[in-house]
Amino acid sequence: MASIPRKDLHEVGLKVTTPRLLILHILEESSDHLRAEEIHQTLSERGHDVGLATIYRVLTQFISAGIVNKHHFSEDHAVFELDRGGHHDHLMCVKCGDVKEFIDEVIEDRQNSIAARFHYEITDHNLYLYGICPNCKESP
Amino acid sequence: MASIPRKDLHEVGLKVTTPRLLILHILEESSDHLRAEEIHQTLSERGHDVGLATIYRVLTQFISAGIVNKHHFSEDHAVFELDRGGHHDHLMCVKCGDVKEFIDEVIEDRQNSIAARFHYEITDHNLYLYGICPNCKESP
DNA sequence: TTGATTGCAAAGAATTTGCACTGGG
DNA sequence: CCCAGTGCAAATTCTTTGCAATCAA
Repeated sequence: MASIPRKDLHEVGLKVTTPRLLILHILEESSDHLRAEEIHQTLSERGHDVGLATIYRVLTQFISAGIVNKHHFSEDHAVFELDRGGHHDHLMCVKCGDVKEFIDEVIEDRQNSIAARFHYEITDHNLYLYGICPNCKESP
Repeated sequence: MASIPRKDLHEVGLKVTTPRLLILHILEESSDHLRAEEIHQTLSERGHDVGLATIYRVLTQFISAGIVNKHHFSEDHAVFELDRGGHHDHLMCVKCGDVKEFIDEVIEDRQNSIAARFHYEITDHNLYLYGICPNCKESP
């Protein structure tokens, strides 16, 4: 489980620019799933005025390059996370927004056999579990 | 596998109005997952001009009443289906949009044990499998 | 140099909301 | 009769695009 060395921008075929480095850095230092707007705001607070449109464009490029993943936990906005190598699914608290990541081989296997049963070739999948975390159970 | 008797609007505490009956009827006769816009268009074609806003409002009420479910297969729009009783997950073709429904007890169980491991109380979950259906594999 | 990249503002698309009118019970 | 329900158009929210200016290689 060594931490995956950060692929740098050259490697993935992207010209190294300030906005790209800044956005990549924010993703690297955060363990959270960030919204485009949050990245924009964090950069602003640090005095880096990167246009929101650029953030969306760069994130899209990062996804194409395979270094970032996009999720839709909530239905009204997407969140982004650095792809640190391991696939995982998500369990999140509907009250406080806390997110846990997990991977379950049994589930992965079943998914494949279901796809096989329908003669589908799986390209991707999303498993989102929504619930109430232990903290929120106590303080409603 | 008897078809679940349609809950009528009275039962769920909604006043019986023409738009509601029309929308419910479209959902009942379709085995597909429909977009608000599709329902709107189908009604128009049949000479029933129900406002799109009304369709959204009514669908939201149906969801609250528990007779309709909403999904986000694609990231840019929601789809709706009548709740015919049985929970199920979805497998869909990224090329032609075909959707298969399935239920897997093993996966359901694993989900619960994962939630338990994190001391979460599950409220909901979504499992979407994306792939290429047998038809689309042949004709690319 | 020079095409790729940005910023800004305007455009889009799905969904929601404000408000006067209408219809079900 | 009377308020919930509806239609329409305007408003919202997230995201994308057009275009001139700017920057990395």
